[in-house]
Amino acid sequence: MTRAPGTDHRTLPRRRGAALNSAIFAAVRAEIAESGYAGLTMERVAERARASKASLYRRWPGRAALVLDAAYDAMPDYSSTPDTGSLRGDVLALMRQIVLLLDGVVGEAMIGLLGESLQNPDAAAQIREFGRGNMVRTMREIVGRAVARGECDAGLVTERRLEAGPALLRQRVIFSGLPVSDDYLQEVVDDVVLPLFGVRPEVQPEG
Amino acid sequence: MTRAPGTDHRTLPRRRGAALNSAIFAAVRAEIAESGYAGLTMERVAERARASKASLYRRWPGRAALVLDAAYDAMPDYSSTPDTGSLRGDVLALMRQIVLLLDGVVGEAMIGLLGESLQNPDAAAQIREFGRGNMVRTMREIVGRAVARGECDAGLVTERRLEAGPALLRQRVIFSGLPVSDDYLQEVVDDVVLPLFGVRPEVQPEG
DNA sequence: CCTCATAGAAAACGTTGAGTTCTCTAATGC
DNA sequence: GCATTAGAGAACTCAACGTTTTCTATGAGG
Repeated sequence: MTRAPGTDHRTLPRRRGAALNSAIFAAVRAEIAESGYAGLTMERVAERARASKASLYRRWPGRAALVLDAAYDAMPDYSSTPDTGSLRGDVLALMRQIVLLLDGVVGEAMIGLLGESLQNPDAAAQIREFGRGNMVRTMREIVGRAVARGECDAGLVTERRLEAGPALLRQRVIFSGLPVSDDYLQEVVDDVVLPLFGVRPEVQPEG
Repeated sequence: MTRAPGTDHRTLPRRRGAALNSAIFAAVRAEIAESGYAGLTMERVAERARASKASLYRRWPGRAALVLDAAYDAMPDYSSTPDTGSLRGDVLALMRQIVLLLDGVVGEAMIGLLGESLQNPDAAAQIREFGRGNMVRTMREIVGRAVARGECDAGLVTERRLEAGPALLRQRVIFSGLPVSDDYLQEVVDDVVLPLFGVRPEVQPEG
């Protein structure tokens, strides 16, 4: 805030390139954690990162692109799908991973960006790639394993069925805004996902 | 724009109450049709409606509330569920109704508002009510009729199953941003909705 | 080690739109 | 007819965007 008197800012050490990038990303995430996506401004990011707005705009055309990169930067690799040995266990594990991700700063950023893309069709294309497909792709692997195990019939696997679970989860997050309970996930799996793939929801000792 | 010289604006006729409201709503919809939700500003709405910003702010606290009311004002009553005699026909009819709605100005407004609610959790609650539940409520009626006809078993009707079709449709609209094809709707119905309610998708001559 | 092009920090600026406040007056209720 | 309410238009403040300018640290080439 108040700088020591006599210090000329232009004589301070300066970061460049990757180091500066990281500092900016960290500032973005801190701002989101503190004020949410709506409260994030370029000016405050710059101030927090002790960077100049000019530096921000040299790198990114606007807020959405900046947040997008900052989110990618902090994105864990959730394409790792634990093989629990049953379709039920696998789907639950995947959904829990995603709920966990959405419950943090990255999730807040993703949801804010989705909002952005809904209001501004221009910026939409790039944003929508983010986080799409991933979940369905993983579902495809998981169900593929179930087919290989003989747990379900290959003829039942269609694009819409693979999307059903993810769609219910996303809808819950988007429309309720509340954290998703584990009960909800189990209902989705037992009432929808397993029936769609012809798997009887045999009672299991928690996946 | 340029008014006839000599006309004093304060001597023009004035609208009040409902008449003014309608004019404002019409202006909101015209602006959305012209510039989309993102391009809508209070100033242009006021100008277009030949109203003052003060009048807008006396009625609504902000842009979101205004658009919300304008959308409600133009909202058709899609709770009327045509009874086509089959679950497949009923669900398809409902989905087609909704796709049609979303493809117009009201849809644009709804999507923009959803975007708003994702960025600004404060304004979210009221906005999220809008358009939620309606579709699931109608699904409940439709499936109820199918149960009454003996077309499907009452034991299969759960909340998550009722939500599955709507969730897939919403996800499509939200994440692709493109108009939803009728083929997609049929896939949703035949691959997901009917199987979930234990109805065999007997080939039908178009619902 | 010196020189120079690059890129960064800070600050100032122009612009836009939000939301408020003011004045004057038409509409409306009594 | 008279008083009250509410609207039109304009001026205003404020916040944030995005740009431009000035000065200088950084890092590369010679």
